[in-house]
Amino acid sequence: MRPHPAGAVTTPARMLEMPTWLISRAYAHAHRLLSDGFAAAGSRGYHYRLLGALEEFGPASQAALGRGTGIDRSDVVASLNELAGPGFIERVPDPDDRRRNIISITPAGTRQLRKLDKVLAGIQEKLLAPLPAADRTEFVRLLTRLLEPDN
Amino acid sequence: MRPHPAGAVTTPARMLEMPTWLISRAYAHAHRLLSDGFAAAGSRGYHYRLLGALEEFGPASQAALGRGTGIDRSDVVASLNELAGPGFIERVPDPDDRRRNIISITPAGTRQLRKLDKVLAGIQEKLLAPLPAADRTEFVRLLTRLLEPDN
DNA sequence: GCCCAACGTTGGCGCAGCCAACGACATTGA
DNA sequence: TCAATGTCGTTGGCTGCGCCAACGTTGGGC
Repeated sequence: MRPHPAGAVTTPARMLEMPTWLISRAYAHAHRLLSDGFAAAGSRGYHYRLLGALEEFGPASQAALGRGTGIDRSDVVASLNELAGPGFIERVPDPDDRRRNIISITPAGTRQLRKLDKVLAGIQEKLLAPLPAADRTEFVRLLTRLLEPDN
Repeated sequence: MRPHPAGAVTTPARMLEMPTWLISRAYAHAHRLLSDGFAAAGSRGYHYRLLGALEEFGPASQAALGRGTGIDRSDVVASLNELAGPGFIERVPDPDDRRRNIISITPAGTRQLRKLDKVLAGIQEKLLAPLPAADRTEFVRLLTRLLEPDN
């Protein structure tokens, strides 16, 4: 193979130390692990967030779920539809407020959540593998601090 | 306003300390800053990556650019089209290999790149604001290390 | 009773990442 | 030499995640 026109092209040096770049690479890496793992379990990120919120806080309206998980109302609708298909959640109209649905997690949903929890735990491990144990806590601390202002 | 069905819903606790979650939040935060800043300058992430690679490595084929920047060949095509519109890059067929185009950055492209560089510098500042100076280097170090295995 | 706000839902957009397929061309190996 | 293999640019399509606008329905404040 002949050399490329002007030699090899690699990641531009101007980016290699930029936090935004590093974060976006780290995200890409994590997201790949995540979506592979979730896909293998037949779910995706939104599903996990919603099931997690439902288990932790009990039945809630779609709007409350959206606010709590940071998922847009319209995306909550779609995701809950997907979760309702396999019977992971139940949608019941709120008799006290006919605008609302009350969403609850089903036993099957809880089982799915457990499954996803396991997948996720494995992924944290894989992701942090390059960091010695001491650095991992520090890493989490720094990230948490970075995000503190916007809660 | 009446209370929600089962009290307030917030981010599920199971996520709050998961690296994958923190990284995805950090990315969301950074991405918002980035795409706002880039949009104000009439560009987006792919444009910056491509212009940066072109300036650093000189003229290159589209395939080489794609490999170097991690952008898919098909997306390189579209992005270069967008960059060619305002005249930020030039596309010339390679006389030595008629499969290839040779892409070069134009003076206007270099000016645009400078503009984006400035935007970006400001964003790093904004992003790292919550971290004391000492922590910033550590943060970059940890992220770099985390990504080392996959280069 | 009016007006405004919240609710669920539909439909649409953007960015980033990826994959499959195509015709054109180049390189390799029998 | 010529067929196979592989690369290049390009088209078109898909997913995840994050948004926004609009609509009809319903509830609460005045």
